[in-house]
Amino acid sequence: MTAEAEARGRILAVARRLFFAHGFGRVTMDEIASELAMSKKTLYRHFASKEDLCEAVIDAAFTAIDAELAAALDDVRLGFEDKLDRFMRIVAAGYEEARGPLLTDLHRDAPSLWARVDAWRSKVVHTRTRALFAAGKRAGVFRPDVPEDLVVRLVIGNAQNILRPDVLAALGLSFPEAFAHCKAVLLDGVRARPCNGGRGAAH
Amino acid sequence: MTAEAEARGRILAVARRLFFAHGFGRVTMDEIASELAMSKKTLYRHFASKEDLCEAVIDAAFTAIDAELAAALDDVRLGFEDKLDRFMRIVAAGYEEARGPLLTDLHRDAPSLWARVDAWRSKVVHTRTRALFAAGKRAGVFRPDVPEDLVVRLVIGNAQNILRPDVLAALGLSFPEAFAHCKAVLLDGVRARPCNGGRGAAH
DNA sequence: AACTCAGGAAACTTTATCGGTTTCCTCGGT
DNA sequence: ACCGAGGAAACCGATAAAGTTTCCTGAGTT
Repeated sequence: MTAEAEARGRILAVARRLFFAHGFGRVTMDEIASELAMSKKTLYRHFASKEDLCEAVIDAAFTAIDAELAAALDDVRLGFEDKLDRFMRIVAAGYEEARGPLLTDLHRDAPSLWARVDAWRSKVVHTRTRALFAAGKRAGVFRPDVPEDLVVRLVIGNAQNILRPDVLAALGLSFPEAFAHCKAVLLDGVRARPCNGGRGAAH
Repeated sequence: MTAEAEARGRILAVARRLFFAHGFGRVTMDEIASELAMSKKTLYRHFASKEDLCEAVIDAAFTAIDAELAAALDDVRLGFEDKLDRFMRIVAAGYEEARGPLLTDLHRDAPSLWARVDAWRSKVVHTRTRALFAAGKRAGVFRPDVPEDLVVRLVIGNAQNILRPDVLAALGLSFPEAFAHCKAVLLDGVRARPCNGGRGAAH
């Protein structure tokens, strides 16, 4: 790896963290440069503009998510429930990419970048998760009366909204505990089962 | 009602819509005054500052939501499922209050207002929804192994993320259809039931 | 008619912000 | 010594917006 590629990689990592946490307009190039202990001049030698930097961040992030989801989907050793498990984990880990301040900001400040994220989301996260549920339906594992697209949004929304450090802290749950609960409710709902022995234990 | 109270009410209504849709920092007093066909001078005669206006908006909004949730919770003619139904509808209608650009903005630009919203959310939405689930658990209607606080977040998150005009349009579903699906998944999950005739119909 | 007050439109004041550019300087390599 | 990379920070230009004030009009009252 060349020095330039290494520097570029560091820039992307810092920019990714800041943009996804705080949005596009709220993160200054001064701030990014400062955190990298780098002058703005150098930063601009790697990326021609703030938008160029953000675009590179978006592309890198979603390319990685796509690879992870594809690997899970194609893993023949996994059943549907395990695949769902993997999907939720991937989405929870990448939650900041699919929601949050960056999208809100881009919608206003850089519409073309917003469109880019939206396209990636649609192409990667929704499409692969939908494929999982469609296959599960055909295999008779998932109920046939609920549209896949809606379930996709439930999966993604629940993973994002709950499997986050701040929410886990508020709930007083560990990640594995919360994860198990989310999955249980997603698979079997909140209705009590009078004949279901597997759920008798008091929480 | 006096002319002042009437004007004040109009201001609150417009400010509420704009703040909740676009956030605090992105909505200017010029914009609010313009939409009201009012001069900024007059606007400032009713509210001393932008923050004062936003604070009044927040308080009015959550007071209304609280009243609605309390009415649903205390309605002895409703069973748990109907109460859940009502809660989801109230939350979906008020989704912009509980999430969205306003919160993100306030966290940064007006921390004391952010804390105010957070306190209201905790006090009103979470507390009443949690009471519903706790009662449902005691009555044996809801499963005992999932913490109420987590379910509360699932209910609220699902209502907010899906029961919105843009998402409904993308899904090609009407509000009643999407609502029914969300409720079905929340109550009974996505797992197929081999012996459940009530779900045999293809979507 | 003259005066007063309310209130709209818009100019004004003040302050702050930030993307992108340039200057000054130091250090390492040749 | 010279050159180039790069950090710190000043600079430039443009923009934005909260809050204040001016100019003007219309309605009501005396």
